[in-house]
Amino acid sequence: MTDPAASPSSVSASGPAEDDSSASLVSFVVDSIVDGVMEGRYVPGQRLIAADLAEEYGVSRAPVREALHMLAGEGVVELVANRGARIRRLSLQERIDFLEFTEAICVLGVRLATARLAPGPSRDAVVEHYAAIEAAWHRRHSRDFVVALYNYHILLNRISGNLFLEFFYRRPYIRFYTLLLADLVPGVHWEQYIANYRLIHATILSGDSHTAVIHFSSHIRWVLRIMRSAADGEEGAPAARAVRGGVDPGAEAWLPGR
Amino acid sequence: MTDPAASPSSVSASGPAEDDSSASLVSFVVDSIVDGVMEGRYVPGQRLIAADLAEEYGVSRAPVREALHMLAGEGVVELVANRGARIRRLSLQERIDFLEFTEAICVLGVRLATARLAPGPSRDAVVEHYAAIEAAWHRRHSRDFVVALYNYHILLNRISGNLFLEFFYRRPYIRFYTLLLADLVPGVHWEQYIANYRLIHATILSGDSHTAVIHFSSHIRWVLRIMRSAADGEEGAPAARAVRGGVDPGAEAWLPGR
DNA sequence: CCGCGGAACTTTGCATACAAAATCATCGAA
DNA sequence: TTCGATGATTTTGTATGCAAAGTTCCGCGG
Repeated sequence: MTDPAASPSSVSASGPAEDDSSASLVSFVVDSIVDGVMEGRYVPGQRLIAADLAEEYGVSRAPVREALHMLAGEGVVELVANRGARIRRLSLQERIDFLEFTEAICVLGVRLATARLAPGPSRDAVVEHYAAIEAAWHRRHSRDFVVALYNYHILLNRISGNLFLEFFYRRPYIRFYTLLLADLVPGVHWEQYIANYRLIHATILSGDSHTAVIHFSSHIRWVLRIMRSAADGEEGAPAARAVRGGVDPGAEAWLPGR
Repeated sequence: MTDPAASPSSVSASGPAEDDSSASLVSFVVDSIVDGVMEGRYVPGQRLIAADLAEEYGVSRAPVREALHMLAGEGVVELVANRGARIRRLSLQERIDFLEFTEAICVLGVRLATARLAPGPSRDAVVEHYAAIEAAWHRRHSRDFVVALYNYHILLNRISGNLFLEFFYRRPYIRFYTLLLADLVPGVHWEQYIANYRLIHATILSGDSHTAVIHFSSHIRWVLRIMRSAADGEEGAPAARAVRGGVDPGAEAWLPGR
């Protein structure tokens, strides 16, 4: 509550390890990989070879392996015995289910935050973060828009006062999966999308937590309907644009590298 | 959906690595530590020394360190640079917030599962798992009762059909934190507790998802009220029985080992 | 043309070694 | 006694080595 929020930008692709030598190499590698995933340098399904990462980051394989295990525990990376690590890949259904899941989480955040929101720095931060969403809306096909939405909800979750809610929503795999959702919404009507959020935001500011929850819920369910119908259309096909990078050729199998 | 559920017991404290030599040592160590945590052999705040674990499990430090990092990514273990690993400790407030958080999750599971529940093996499994809760109720101060409740909800989450919900609810740290909740409920009226669950279960079987959610929600909020008033009573004191093991002396600080 | 060995190469998993950092124990001064 | 410094010991963090498992590639028979 003392620190309402960092400014509404979150990208932090820092350099090597030159400046901050206090943190361990493991966390440096973890951060680098997470950044790489968030920036799209690593795409779902991509194989991560310990020796290559070690060379790239100028460390030995030991901290790289530890970082990969940490990310595997996080759910960002998939680890198979004797076959190493890959960026975790979510099926179309899993992504839709993830949205349904986060609806439940964010509803809690919206409800608690709305009820607690008093005039003051927190409220200013909400306004500011919402402005960032509107600003990013013109670049709504870049990940800036998703990031702005994410930051808005992170702020609400923080304001909610539920420690676990914020802890959970900050985790790298949540950011990662949230980003993946962006690949699923080619069919949405964007004017409607931002109009929904405008309404949600206004209701949050009004302090009516019950109505805010209703608006937020119906927004998410609207998106879910669109996604589900799109998914039915594609059936088992690989998830739309997710194939772009040349990896992620669908299917559950652990296909050979490269 | 093909595999309704394993039988309603979940303890699996397996032996060394004698029999199954295909899985990696890392996963063996991870499983061993998780089992140890679930059995109470490792208590929150306890320091985990890599060399000791290595010797105990008959492996070198490398896989132990990787396992610790994986568990840190999971959220079961806390890792501090140059100071190693400890079993994660949740403050009283964090535990209460965790229950509020899981309410949101389980409400989703209850809603979806109830709506989908048709006569057949799934329904039989629900009945069976509920019977396990009733059976464990007589040992309601042991962890068997918590385990039975957990298994019941895991089953609902599986039946829900939401892939992410089940994935999430299976994670070790969820099991661990759920277990920690047991330390918080000395004030509950147990007759009421089981009566609530009896009602919830009956409503789930009836197929009325709306009412099932309402019953489940009010049950959790009832528990939350009790916990919050107990927490207000204790104020900043260490969490009731959690001190038992001689570790967890409250406070946020990273106190020296042993 | 396609599938099928099998050798050469790559990559993983684990063990060990060693320096840096933290912890602990001892001792002396306030 | 309590506090703080100081050296011994423990523990961590990282690098490196090597065997086993996996992957790739190439040539052969169908």
